Amino acid sequence: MIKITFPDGSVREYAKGITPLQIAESISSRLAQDILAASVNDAEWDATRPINEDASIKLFKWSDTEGKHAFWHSSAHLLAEALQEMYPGIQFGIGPAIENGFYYDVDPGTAVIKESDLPAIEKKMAELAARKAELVRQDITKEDALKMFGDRGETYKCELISELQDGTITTYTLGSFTDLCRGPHIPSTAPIKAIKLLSVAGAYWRGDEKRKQLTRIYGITFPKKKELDEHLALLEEAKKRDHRKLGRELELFMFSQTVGQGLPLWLPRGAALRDRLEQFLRKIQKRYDYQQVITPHIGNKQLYVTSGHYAKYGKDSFQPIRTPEEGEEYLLKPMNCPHHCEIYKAFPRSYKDLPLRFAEFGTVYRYEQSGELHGLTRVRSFTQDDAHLFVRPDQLKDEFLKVMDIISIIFKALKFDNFEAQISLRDPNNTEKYIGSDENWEKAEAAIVEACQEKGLNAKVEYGEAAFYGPKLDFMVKDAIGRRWQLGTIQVDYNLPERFELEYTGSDNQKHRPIMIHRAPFGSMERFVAVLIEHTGGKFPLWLTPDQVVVLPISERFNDYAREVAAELAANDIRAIVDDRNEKIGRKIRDNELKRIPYLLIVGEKEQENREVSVRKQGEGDLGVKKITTFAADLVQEVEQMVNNSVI
RNA sequence: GCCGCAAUAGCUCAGUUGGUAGAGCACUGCAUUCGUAAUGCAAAGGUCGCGGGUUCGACUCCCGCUUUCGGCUCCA
Repeated sequence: MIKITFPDGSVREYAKGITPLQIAESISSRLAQDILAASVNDAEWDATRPINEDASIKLFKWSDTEGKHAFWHSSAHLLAEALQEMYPGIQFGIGPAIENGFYYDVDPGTAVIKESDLPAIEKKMAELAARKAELVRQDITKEDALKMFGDRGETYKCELISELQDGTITTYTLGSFTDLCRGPHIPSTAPIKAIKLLSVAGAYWRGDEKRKQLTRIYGITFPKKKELDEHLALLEEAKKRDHRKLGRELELFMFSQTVGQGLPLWLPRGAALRDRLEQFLRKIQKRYDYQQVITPHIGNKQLYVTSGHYAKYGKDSFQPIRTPEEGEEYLLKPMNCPHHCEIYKAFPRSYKDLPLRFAEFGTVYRYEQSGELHGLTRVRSFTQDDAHLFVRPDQLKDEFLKVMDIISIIFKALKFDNFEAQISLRDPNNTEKYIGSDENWEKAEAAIVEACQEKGLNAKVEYGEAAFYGPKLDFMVKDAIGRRWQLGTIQVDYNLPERFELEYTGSDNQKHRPIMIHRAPFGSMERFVAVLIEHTGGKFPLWLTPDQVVVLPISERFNDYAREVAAELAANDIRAIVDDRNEKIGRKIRDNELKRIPYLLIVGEKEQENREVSVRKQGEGDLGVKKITTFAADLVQEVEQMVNNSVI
């Protein structure tokens, strides 16, 4: 007998060799039906795999992440089985479960799998799933595995096997398809009832662009058709919040083929919104003793040779601008830091001057790969809400904490609650690719980790993700369909102060090297606005939105009064427009609701007589009548409250 | 940059084995002067992304390019 401990701490005895599924049956047959996978002593475990020693177990259902994971992983095998039947000779790479669904990377040889082929593959999968075949686990020696996959000509699998430790290799067989796999899997394909293959894409083998590009097929499956339908409906809803679509509809920004790829043009409404975001940050930065600077959009090539960026990125950037002068070359600036370093250098600096904080909304130009461009989130010209802080080593942590405060103020003000924080540190096994002394790196990394702890920030630590010049803390926010984008960033830099030979005179009257912190709470104005659009669905906070109020005259007879109202609101710094089209009031309401204007003021005979407006709030309907002056005062107060609550 | 999809009026999209294009909305004009999510009528609007080829004839088939979209790689 063996002792099985359950998550609630209770212990029961079972015969040796019992499976999690049998344990579930011993509790209730209903539970047994729902079990997809398990963990045994925190190791992932098939529901049908025997347990031979005392263990603590967890049982996973569809409602558990681990359950979904096994379900989708098995679905990937089902996809592979279908592909194997439909495309003889197809080779398989890897096929894992992902956050929402699964994919399989395959090499179909000379065949091409297109999006239009997906329905047929789905059909085949459904057919195979209906056989309710079991997924059978088997231990296999390295030698046998190499022979088995080698005989089938599976070069990708053989490459994977050759890197595995003998004795740890397992395969799973589903119908006619046997795959190298660690598991765990669901007991059989029986619960896979709803299947949708979403897209095909290219993906380099092992993520290496120098190796062959395989065909990646993305899909998702569910135990119930209803859940699939709901998932697809959710994706449809998300598409409506796509910033590229809303950017056009709300007249915020555009692109022009003639201007060039990835070069956004901000329309009046978008520019106004962006400007308000900038003013908002300027105000905060002023409180934190930042000083605004302004630097040109180009810089002498030598500047970037000094910074080291030319050597690293020169070839893949916009190429130098030549002048009539022989040998003279300028680069569009890909970042603002070198310019700010020169400002630092312009005067002798004392330890009493530090920290120095130079801020600039600096537009930079980077030649991003064409395939990587994406709406406003990945562009070739963008404006960083940049600042460079020059600090003494003893000020590093404190200054880091202050930057975190600024980011926190902004995220709170714009209700970005679901951000993820990531600390990027050196790859401990490959320290030579980083610049700077071990001692400095260790200090800086420790400072970031401690700062996060002090702030109670739950940050994920990623090794090997640091920039070559220093560790960093990034804030990531998801877009409408779950893609992660880096917004705020704080980076410690020992490299540039070194390269630019920045100095300050210490209290000991000796020269010392300052540490530099790069930081951008928004990240870039472009990306931030993009994510903001997707988060709000275009319903921006009242203080930020382009048009706060639209006045809707009932008929043309009241156009003059409507304009008077708008003028009075404008006198109170309220952004109001008039919809004086010759349309019925119902039509005007509909159109302006769709434009997401927060307040609609309807004016007709009654309102004109009493100097009133009939107030309607976006999405909430009629709020009744108010005096113009009252409405204006209320709105001004609403905006002030928003700003005061967030900027303290 | 790579793999795959795509590109038709300002926008969203039809266009059925190749016979030189159509709708709704928007825009414009006229009528209407209206009370809380779409008033009616009319007119106008397209080098079917660009370039080449096949063909008597190409929006449609083929090739190249540009751009977009889904991914991959990259992201100072």
